[in-house]
Amino acid sequence: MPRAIFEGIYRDLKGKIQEGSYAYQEFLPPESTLTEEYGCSRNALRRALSMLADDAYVQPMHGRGVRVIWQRKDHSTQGVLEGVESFGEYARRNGLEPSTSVKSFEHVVCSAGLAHRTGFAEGTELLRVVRVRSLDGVARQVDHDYFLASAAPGLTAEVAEESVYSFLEERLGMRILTSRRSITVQLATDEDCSYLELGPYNCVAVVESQSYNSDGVMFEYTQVRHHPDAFCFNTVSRR
Amino acid sequence: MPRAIFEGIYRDLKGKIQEGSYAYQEFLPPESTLTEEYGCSRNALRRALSMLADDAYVQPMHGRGVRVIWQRKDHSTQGVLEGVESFGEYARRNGLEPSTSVKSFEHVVCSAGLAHRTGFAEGTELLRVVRVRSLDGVARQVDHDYFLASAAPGLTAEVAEESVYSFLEERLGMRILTSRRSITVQLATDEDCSYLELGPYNCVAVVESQSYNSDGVMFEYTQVRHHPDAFCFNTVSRR
DNA sequence: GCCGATTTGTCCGTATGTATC
DNA sequence: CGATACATACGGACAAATCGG
Repeated sequence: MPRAIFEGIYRDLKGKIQEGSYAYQEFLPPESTLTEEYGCSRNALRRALSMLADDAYVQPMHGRGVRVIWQRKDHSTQGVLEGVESFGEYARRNGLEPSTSVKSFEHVVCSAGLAHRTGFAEGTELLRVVRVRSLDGVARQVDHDYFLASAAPGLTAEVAEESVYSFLEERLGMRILTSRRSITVQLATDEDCSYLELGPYNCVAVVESQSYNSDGVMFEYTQVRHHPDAFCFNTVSRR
Repeated sequence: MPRAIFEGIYRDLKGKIQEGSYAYQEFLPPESTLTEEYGCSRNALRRALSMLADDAYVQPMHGRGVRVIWQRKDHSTQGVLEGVESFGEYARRNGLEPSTSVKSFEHVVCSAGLAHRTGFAEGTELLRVVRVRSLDGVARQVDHDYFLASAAPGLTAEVAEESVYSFLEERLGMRILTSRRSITVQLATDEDCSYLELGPYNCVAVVESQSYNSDGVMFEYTQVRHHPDAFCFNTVSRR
């Protein structure tokens, strides 16, 4: 486990905040003290603090100190999307049993309209996959995935039934590093209604995302249509 | 304008990418070249690059180079929420005429239920404001704001009719630095329907946010209920 | 109001590690 | 293997904001 120093400090401080060693609204010890405690350089420590600030765990104040702004029960942490996370990882984190049903699996060539929607270049060979994903047997979302065919050799419907991400990462050694997302609300289509038990809702939450692998190549465009009851997206903004 | 070196480089590079000096999928010059061009240290340059990576403008690749992954017409930039942005800033950026109608303005004391929902401490004095916000005369969203009364002295219904943020920032010298958000989809309430012309939709996009000022004090909890047609939230994830 | 101590913010130069070519 | 390029880490310096006497 080759872990960077700043990452170790980051995790340690994060844990201490979560367990209450540093309480909500309290100030962390000054940088000078922490660098001594961790026996590291100021740069390494400051990088860890900066990551905690990105997570909205702390807020540094010029000339004053670093205040903890994380609080437990920050709304329940269940049923929440975070960062770049696959469906399976999400299920595991919430203690639910995931299952997937592949509804469609085909090769397509990227049309002009599709190019505009997805960001793939026109004429590119793509793999189109439609899947319904359930947790504990209840259908929660419909995935419409487009994979760059050249980047996913050996991807089959059987694989898609399991986890595409673990296939890409473990089999092909690909890493997903960056993902651009947009969230909208749309009227449910007949297809949505046939797959999801929408109950009183006539809308779904739609997350479109473009994902880039470690080569800086966009290899996936996904539109995920979520059941409103099974959708909560958390994020932090700073300026 | 006291601007940090890394920020100047960040803006310069960002502009060059947007105007096409560095094209999509192209590699930036290596760090060594860029530090020479900008006459700065490697640290300053790397910080700028790191910010561009956070914006999904570039993707650094170990041992290879830094590739541009931003592309123009990354879906239209209209009608899009970004970062910590007020309604007025958003309207101006999209060339629309904002207007606001205050529906309610009252002092309340934070109850146990409200404390759990908002994250304010029970018993805190709050200012509750309900506003309907329109663009070019069309109602787009209903805001339910709770402000920490002690942090917003002099806030009146008349001020709320204009911009609360510019009041807080310009009058009180407060800065909003960090904001935690969650996005969900909920059934429209009778109130939603009475304010927004929802048409075929029976749902709204709900953005809840907790905002912290420069003192690290949570001074605002907001629940904004958006018309589905007027809602698009963009974000970037990395891991 | 001033001054000095404390604390965070920015910046630099350098060294070493590691992945890619 | 060597050259290139990004990643991590250290130590030192000065600036800027805050606070207390």
